[in-house]
Amino acid sequence: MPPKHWLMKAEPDSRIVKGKDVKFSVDDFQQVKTTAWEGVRNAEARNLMKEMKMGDKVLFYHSNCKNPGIAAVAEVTREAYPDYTAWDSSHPYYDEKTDKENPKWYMVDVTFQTRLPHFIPLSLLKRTAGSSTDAPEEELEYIGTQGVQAIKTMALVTRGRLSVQRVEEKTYDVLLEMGQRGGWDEIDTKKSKATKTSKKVQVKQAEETEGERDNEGGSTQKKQPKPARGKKRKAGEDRDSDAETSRPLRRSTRTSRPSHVEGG
DNA sequence: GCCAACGTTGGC
DNA sequence: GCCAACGTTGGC
Repeated sequence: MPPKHWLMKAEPDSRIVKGKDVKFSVDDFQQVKTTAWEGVRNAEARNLMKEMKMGDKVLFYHSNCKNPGIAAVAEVTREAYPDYTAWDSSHPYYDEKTDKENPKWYMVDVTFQTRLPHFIPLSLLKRTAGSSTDAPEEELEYIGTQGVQAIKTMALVTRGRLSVQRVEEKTYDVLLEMGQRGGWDEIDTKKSKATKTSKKVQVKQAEETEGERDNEGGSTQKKQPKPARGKKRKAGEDRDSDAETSRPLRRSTRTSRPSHVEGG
């Protein structure tokens, strides 16, 4: 079966939970390469992780930050297994109601693949999804009406709080193309539109600066990995039993879920 | 199993 | 920092 597609959220900005920073930005991810997506404490998000298979594609999203959006592409490299952080009382995502004999929370390992040359801001997706027609804005002409329709169905815009979401293949393809081609002026996704210079110039400018701005999500630092809430994150220190994967501290839970909930 | 109170997510 | 949306808890 063909790979499925997903979107997973991490927090690129520092946030201390139980004394540990749960930050995990795209820079952190790129550095550690593979991370266990721990800390998801929402049943629906967990159930989705249990459906993930090796090789499935993952869009890495920056949440709870100044410029939320899609920053990179990753791949599932280990299928669901118990999230040990749930029973580690010192961990930010400890869940006293769980135990090893009967794991409640699961995680997958995800491996960084590539950054999107053009960070895709949530503001752009929302603006596109909010359009009353299916005609893309000029800068996004290349996605066509189908592209607009695909974006309109995204869980990211229809139900913001889910930290792990399924992404339709068509939507995934559209997002990858956007990440590849860009064409929008970042500035105008957040503020009013900048004067537009010829489109070519704009594109060019975007390309020139985008490298730096893409990180805006907040990842300016590059050292420790921590995930955002709800996302994943973790820190590699805690354990090395698994040695092959370094883990940042990821996850948080916010997006994922409160610490002990399960819903879903 | 309903639902009100409460807590969290996460954009702005 | 605010607060809307929405998920969870827990009484009944």
